[in-house]
Amino acid sequence: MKAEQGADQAKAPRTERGRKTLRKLLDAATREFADHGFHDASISGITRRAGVALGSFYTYFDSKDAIFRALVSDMSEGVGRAARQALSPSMGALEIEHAALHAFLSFASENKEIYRIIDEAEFVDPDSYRAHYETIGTRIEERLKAGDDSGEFISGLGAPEAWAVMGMNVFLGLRYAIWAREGDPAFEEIARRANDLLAHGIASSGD
Amino acid sequence: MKAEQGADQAKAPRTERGRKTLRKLLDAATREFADHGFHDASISGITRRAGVALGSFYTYFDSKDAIFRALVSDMSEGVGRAARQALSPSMGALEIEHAALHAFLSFASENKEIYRIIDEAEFVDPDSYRAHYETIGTRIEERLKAGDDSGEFISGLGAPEAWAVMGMNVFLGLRYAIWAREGDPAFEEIARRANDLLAHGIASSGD
DNA sequence: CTGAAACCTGAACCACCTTTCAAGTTTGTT
DNA sequence: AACAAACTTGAAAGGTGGTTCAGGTTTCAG
Repeated sequence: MKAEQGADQAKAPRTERGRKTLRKLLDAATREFADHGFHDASISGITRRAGVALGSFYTYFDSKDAIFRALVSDMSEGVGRAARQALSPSMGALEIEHAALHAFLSFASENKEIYRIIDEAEFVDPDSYRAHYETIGTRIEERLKAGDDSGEFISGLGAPEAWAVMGMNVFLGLRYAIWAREGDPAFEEIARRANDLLAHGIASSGD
Repeated sequence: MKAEQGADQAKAPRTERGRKTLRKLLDAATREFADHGFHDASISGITRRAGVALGSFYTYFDSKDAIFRALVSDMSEGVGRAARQALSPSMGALEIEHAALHAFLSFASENKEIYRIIDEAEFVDPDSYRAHYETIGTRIEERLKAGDDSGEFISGLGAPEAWAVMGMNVFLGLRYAIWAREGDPAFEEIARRANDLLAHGIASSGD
């Protein structure tokens, strides 16, 4: 449903030419929103980048909000898809968390504009923003429960632990993927250290 | 420096009347930005709430951006102050992390508008936003190092662990303070569970 | 008391941007 | 080939809201 709203929108193209124009608009909007943010982005900026007339925009979208929502839906799904591909059922529960974070760091690093847009959804389209994190949180919670069932994790894990893990991942992504600096540890090391923290905590053993 | 920029701004008042008007504008702006977000907030909305004429705004601030920046500086400091007050040097290293998270949850819960404004700084005033989290991250890193020195934490902790802890805290705040729901666990329980995770991790002991 | 600086006022200016629309062009079907 | 539907075009309508400004009022030091 979200996917269809996102891609098909209210005004689906019916010819090949129309599909191409729609795609050009979506690509151009991604760049325009990434460069200027929602409010400083302009529809004329989008159509200029797309190489189409201003009026054509309204053939495919009802408003600036509508195309932004369409982008957020698309991207939120893209993140989920990337995560799923990095995981395999044969992995151990801890290994899955390691792979998920590593995949997230790589994805964020290569799609920085996606993160700016999803973050701005907090203000432009709060429902989508919340849905995005609720969905990811639920998925992590399911993984924690599975690790509990298999005996790899302690029991009693739930939503608070899932949100803690999600927060860890998001902030490591913000700092080491989006705000990456010279001399930062490699993603491999970041993921390993976060995984160690998740597995054994930081209290010294003789505690 | 930040404090003076934030409070004194470019155009400091020189009379008692002026100081009162400035304060009315800052308070009104907090409410206006919290209710509408930066872009849908209007200067006339701010002056209407403050009960002063539109033109008076420009006696104290050069632009809409300027008053927003002033607010972000003020609030970022407010968060730091609240955190500092909750901590005492006599606490153990783990206990400090517990108290910090608990204080953060309470503060966020009682100052939701502050969090909306600081989050929106990511787009309106990226430098302040980044400075806000870099500062907090550094403070957490110092606490982790202190726990290492005292033998309460394992050694080798650094910035990645600090950002992981910060992310945990921020997302638990988002979910359980800002987006609080009927039936959620109390802050006390959230803080305890996060502290357990931080201390011992989630791998089952026979791992 | 007095004058200069500080402060206040709100109408008007102005730049910008979303959205509409009527007229023209292309596409695909019969 | 012929026609209707789909699509494109860009000028202009219509709003909005940040910012300016000239003139009036209040404050306070001397």
